[in-house]
Amino acid sequence: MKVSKEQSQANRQAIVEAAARLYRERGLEGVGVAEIMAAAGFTHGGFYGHFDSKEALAAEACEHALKAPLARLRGQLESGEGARPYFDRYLRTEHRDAPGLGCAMPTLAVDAGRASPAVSAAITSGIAGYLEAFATHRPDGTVAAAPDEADKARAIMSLSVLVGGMVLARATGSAAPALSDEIIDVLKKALPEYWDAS
Amino acid sequence: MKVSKEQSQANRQAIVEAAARLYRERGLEGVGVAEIMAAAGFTHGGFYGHFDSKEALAAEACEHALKAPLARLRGQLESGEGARPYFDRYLRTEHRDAPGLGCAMPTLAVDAGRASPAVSAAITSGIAGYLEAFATHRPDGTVAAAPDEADKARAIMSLSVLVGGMVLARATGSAAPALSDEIIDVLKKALPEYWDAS
DNA sequence: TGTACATCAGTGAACGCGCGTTCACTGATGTAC
DNA sequence: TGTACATCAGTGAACGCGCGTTCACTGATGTAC
Repeated sequence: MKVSKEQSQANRQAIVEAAARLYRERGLEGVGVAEIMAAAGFTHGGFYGHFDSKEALAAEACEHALKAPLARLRGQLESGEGARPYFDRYLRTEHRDAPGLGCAMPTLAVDAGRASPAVSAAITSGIAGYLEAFATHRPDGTVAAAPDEADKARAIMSLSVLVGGMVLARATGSAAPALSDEIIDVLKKALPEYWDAS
Repeated sequence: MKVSKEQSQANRQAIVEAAARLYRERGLEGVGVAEIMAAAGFTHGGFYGHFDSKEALAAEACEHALKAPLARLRGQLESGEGARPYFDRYLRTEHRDAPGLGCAMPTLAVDAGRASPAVSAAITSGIAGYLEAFATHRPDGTVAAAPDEADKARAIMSLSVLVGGMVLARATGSAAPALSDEIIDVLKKALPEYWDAS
């Protein structure tokens, strides 16, 4: 059952994308190779034709899960829309309820400290990218090539709120849905206010 | 090798405490029953004399890991010291580097959404407790029996910053230690400023 | 262009291994007399 | 109070099971002539 080279590359990409989704839903340790392959439409045996190990896929999947959303944020900031539309899209119950399609940081950042150096580096690079994007684009719309202390503080505070808020909203989602909704709603108002005031 | 009833109760407590430490270090899925028992000084076979299942211990360990620190925060707030000493103690590199002895939320909150209802309930209850403690004790030292919108927003923002900041600092700790230190240092200044201003 | 053959992407059974859990056993504790 | 016995906390071997990984095999692809 050989397939064409282009098809094989597309299959490989499908595996990475399935892994990126499942890892965001259940964490790096909560998903097995067989399940990832099945989600991509294959049997588990072919896995090692594409990747050296589960760790190698994990690193690539983390990179994939962080890269595209970061590029979107950058594009949005550079087009002058500012950070507020990003905050609004982030702090939604739909985002909370679909971790597989959303930001990788609230699920994968906790795994980063315990994972392989390659995984850790991929996630760290994503975090650094987000901080840099927020720090260089001020609330007034100007671009700070060299962010000052206040720019950095604003960026770190805001990213912490996004990630921490999503972690808390997801943690309370099943046992206290009203509290979870409140966390999302309150931050949706309070974070932009902080962003503009700082 | 029977032991006295008091000793058995103490042994049980030692297992809960070892589990609470290991779970905070490596997450609920990263630690096995045998390792917890060994850390408490026992062999794995005796585990089921104390607990119905691994899940049952996990719920108790999560409760244990969240209860004592929350009680300390409450005591501190009620004695009139305010939240700032708590922020200062939280936002330290020592706390980042010793997750087993620190706050459970940055490690266990992510697991809460995927764990059993009992675990989820324990963690949710801890989060609700922290939010309530912060919301009822205003920056000016007064106590708000019925927190208003601003009180709730301040509490949710601040807990999100603590949890999110610690998650980001730990995630970047090994691959970008300078960035990790910067996250801690910046938040140590910026969070109290936000707290007092809001 | 057509044919014969080598390549190799994907299959599915099989492998060690570690996990959560069970269980017969041990021997100190606690109790009945 | 002292003794004989029942209890039961902890031990360590054993159990299924699922995991990451390997491998012989299949058959469509791609290539040599």
